[in-house]
Amino acid sequence: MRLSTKGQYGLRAALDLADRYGQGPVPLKAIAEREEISEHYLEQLIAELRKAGLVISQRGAQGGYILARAPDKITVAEIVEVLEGPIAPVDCLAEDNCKRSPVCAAQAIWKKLAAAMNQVLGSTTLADLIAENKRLKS
Amino acid sequence: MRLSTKGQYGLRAALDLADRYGQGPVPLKAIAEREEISEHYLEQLIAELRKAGLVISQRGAQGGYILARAPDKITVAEIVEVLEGPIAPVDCLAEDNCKRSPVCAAQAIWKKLAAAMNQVLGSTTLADLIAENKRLKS
DNA sequence: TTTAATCCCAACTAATTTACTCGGATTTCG
DNA sequence: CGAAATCCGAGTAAATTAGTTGGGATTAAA
Repeated sequence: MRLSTKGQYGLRAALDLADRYGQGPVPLKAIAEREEISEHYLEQLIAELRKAGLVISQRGAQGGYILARAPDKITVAEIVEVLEGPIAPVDCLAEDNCKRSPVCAAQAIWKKLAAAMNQVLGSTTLADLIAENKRLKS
Repeated sequence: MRLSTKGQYGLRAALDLADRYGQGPVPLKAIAEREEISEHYLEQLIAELRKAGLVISQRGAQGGYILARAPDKITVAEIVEVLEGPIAPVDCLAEDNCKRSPVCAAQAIWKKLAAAMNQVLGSTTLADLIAENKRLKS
């Protein structure tokens, strides 16, 4: 019941960008160093975020990455879903083709769990986390 | 962000036992057939539940498995934790040794998520799910 | 007391996923 | 032009998943 490092690293990278939103493009190398993540690996993850329209890239010298929207307009759920797929504890909810569904007493709890997870992740923005972190450190 | 089949199968087996609580031992073969799960694989899972004290076994002919407590005294969280480990979306919460912890803005959301997941799974018993399923089918 | 039903246990394995690495091509600023 | 960046596809070692295989031990019932 764990997120893979893709989701974890991806969120940290997004938060790194959120922290620097409005200050021009942030090069991958800088993110990788601050977050202590393999640069090449992070490149693949951020590419997925770019393809999903959550970050924008600027190629060439002085280039880097920028969040596609303001940090208060991007939820954690969006980041996680791009990198980990739908936020659902079991496949049979996402797939919706489980033939045991009508007799499966377990299904109800997975639905409840999925709803709770989506509520938490969908109602928290990158800006929320940056603000909370700043508050804690002060 | 998915449970493995261990957690899913394990919960289904536990629910199968819950449905027959008070009717004597239920043989593994019967559970495996009803739930369409490999008998030998399920055997390994239920062995973990037994070692954790959640089910009791009766060996020999006419033997089988019985829930160690009444279905309304066993939560889904207990079953899942035995088979999948602590209910936490990232390791750094369970391990409590992440050196980035003081600067990690991501940590807050994982804590919130873990709390929500534990709340949902910890407040639902096997009896709750059996009852809800019966209600839906009627 | 035999026999059949059951659980118990350990080892093995194929497929998939994870978490990367490697090597280069392309773009853009100064 | 040259350095700083992103872009892209392929390769890979280790771990995990989801089982399978094969036998041994226990017990109720005939």
